[in-house]
Amino acid sequence: MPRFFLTTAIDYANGEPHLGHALEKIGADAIARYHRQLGYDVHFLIGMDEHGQKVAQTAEKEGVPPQQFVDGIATLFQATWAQLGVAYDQFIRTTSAEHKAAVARLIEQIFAADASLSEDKRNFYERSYTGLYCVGCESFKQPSDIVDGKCAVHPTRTLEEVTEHNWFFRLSAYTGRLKKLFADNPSFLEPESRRNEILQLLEQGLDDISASRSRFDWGVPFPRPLSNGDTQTTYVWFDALPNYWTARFFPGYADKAAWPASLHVIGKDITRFHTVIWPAMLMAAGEPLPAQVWAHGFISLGGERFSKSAGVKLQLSEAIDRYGVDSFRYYLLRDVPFDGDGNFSWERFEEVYNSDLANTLGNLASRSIAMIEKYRGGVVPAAAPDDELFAAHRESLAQARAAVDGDRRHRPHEVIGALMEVARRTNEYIQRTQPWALARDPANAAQLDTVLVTLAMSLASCAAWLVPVMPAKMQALWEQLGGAGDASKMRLDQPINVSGWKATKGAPLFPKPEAPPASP
RNA sequence: GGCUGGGUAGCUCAGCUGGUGAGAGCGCACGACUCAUAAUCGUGAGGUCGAGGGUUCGAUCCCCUCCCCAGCUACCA
Repeated sequence: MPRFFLTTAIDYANGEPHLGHALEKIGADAIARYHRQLGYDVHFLIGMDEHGQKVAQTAEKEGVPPQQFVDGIATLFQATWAQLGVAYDQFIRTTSAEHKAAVARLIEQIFAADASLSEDKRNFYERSYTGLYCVGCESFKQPSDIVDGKCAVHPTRTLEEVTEHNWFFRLSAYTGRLKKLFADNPSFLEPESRRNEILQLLEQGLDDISASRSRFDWGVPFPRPLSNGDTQTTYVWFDALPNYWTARFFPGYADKAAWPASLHVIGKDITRFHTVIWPAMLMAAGEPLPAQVWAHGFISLGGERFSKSAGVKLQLSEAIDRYGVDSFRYYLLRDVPFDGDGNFSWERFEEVYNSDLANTLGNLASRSIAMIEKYRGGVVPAAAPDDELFAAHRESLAQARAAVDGDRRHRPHEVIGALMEVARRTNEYIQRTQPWALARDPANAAQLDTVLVTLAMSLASCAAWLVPVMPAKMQALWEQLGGAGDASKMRLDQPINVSGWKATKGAPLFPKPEAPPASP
């Protein structure tokens, strides 16, 4: 069984989970579920990035020790993932003892490789960095952040020239190897638009990056002291990024999280870290690279860019309560292309819910099962389905398959699009064959059998193919059709035989609300 | 400023290396049907394919200029 080890970015433990976090995790969750149903041995890793100066500061503001603070945030995130049906296999936290030990191990591995290199080639070296430091921000400022010689955020303060002595990582030495990586393996970074940006960056050449910091201590102690004897704190690159690699050092995960990963799902804002710094680190350590990095887009809210400064205007719980978790998952996955950006609005949510879920799919299930009950006592006839319709269905399902692990892979929105085609085509088929008319004359029994089995099979396909998107709702559909066991256990690359199933019409899958909820 | 990708029906978008009448879904209007969650099915509306030039027998798709939008332009993560 082929392995599929996918990861998401670990979320920074500096605030509550919001819509942006949800989009990434739900998308990755769907990708994981689709691969499980195509026979992959899936390991799905997510987690939290819990170190760093900001976390320490926020904890201090709240008046609690940093560990206690991040424990609370982690609980909050995990509760959210449970609520959203994000079925991860492993949840990693960078404050775990196992992670911290493994980070030190990775760094030592690079030092070990350095031992055989001449001094000017070594990956890690000490260097003094001089920059303009804003006391107000407690951080160094880049030229782009400086207005009239002052920090843009604290224009009344004077920037201080501060020198810091750190461990540095010789990222610049990897420019050529990274260019070769992108040239030899174009699918290493997708979608293509993101790859272009990184290629441009590589053309400019890379600067070395700092690997340790002296100004905060909430993190992993850098395993080797500086020549002056000081021990510094491992900087974010070498603490957060390695989580994908350190996951296998947790008890019970040695095989499941075996390196390398198949896919890193990340947001487009951190593409550079995952496709330049991270591969270079792995090269330095002599480790294999992940097979692929996928940089998804962002979701805006009411046309505005989602950001902390604008405030979390949408409570995830509110979005879930309106139409249920499954509908929320469907809306996000269907309306935000995973290779681009999207926008959240209640108007749009309602449109999609009514049109796709209630009218097209929900009503198709409702009318089909009602007819199977009415005309055949609920038993799906043992007949062959309509050839022509299924030839068309097979084309749609081939497109869906391609959007999972073919040339359109990692695009759940295209899987959904293909399945809605199946549902629409089936509604059209009902209109064309008019089973209610066939039922009036017993001479048409065979023809009616064909129609009814065709409907049941079409719906079974919808259930099996959409259960990764809507786990509970599609299981309910599966059960109404009379399917045994879990729809999520069905292989997507194998036909479903529905003959003899006992269908029972239950409550509407996607009821329309009495009155449309008011829009903000 | 530089680089990249875009600007196609009210909305969201398809349109491969240029060629019969420019498409889909949603929304809208009208019609049909009754199995169904007043759902479904059919038909239609006729959009200067961002603006202006150019190449060509012929361009939404090629070239030039301009306008507008988004992203990237590295140590907050």
